[in-house]
Amino acid sequence: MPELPEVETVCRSLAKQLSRRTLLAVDVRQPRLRQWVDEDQLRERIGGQKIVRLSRRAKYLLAHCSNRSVLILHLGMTGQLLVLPATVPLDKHDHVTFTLDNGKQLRFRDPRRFGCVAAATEDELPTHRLLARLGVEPLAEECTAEYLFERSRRSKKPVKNFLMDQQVIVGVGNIYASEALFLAGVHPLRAAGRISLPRWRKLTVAVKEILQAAIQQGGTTVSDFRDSDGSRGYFQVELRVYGRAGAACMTCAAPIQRKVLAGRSTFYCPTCQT
DNA sequence: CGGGCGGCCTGGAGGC
DNA sequence: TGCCTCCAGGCCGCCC
Repeated sequence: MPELPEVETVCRSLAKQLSRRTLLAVDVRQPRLRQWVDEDQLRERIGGQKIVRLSRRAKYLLAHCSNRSVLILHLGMTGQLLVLPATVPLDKHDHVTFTLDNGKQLRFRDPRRFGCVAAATEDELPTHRLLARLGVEPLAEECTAEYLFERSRRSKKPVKNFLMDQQVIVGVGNIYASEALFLAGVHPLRAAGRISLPRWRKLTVAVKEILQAAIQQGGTTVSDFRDSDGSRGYFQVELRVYGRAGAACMTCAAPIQRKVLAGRSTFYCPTCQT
């Protein structure tokens, strides 16, 4: 559920709360996340370190520390990063806690445990197993229609799955893939390799626009997204097709269709999208 | 090797 | 009310 706009929203609010804070203590209460949380390594690398900067790469949040170590965080499906007074009782899904030097705690809360928490050094980042194979950032200049056109030429997979392939383009998840395809008028089942350059131009613009708009509004609240202060996003009012199976298309009034693609619900208008 | 799919995991919804 | 099943989906690994 947290796609690029949600992660970007969390990143911006965490930047305000964590910049120049020191991580006094690390406590792993449940190491069994998507990948085993190595408590010793976390303590060794980031324990006692000051956070100097936060950044985002794909759906990963990166907290850069003064000793050139980096805390890597991923929200998975249901992950939340909360900054709370240390006196607030722990939730049963608070799996990792970081005690700050201002009486607060950064808490990684994740009921479904699809997220991950790891540590690396700045030098390791480009080749780190979690980050090495990621594709282009959709909002970067290098993400062009020409790039997607070239990358897709031999692909027979549905364009919706292609858009969600993190090795091609990052940050586009199930919700925004459906939304971008609707905006561009492209049918989700169309083979990626059979989309012309002009249509890739439309689609590239649509992807960038939908992500920008969602960031501007603080992320969507479909499912259980929360900002670091616990607030919800407000993007849900803007969703044109996602979750609207059977409802009237906002453009042509035809009923929105739902189809499962690669195990994921996909929503589209059968007449507006070709 | 591209691509599809199951498994991970829990909570909430809906059926009976 | 309570039990059951289904669904949500990012990512990895397995398999064809």
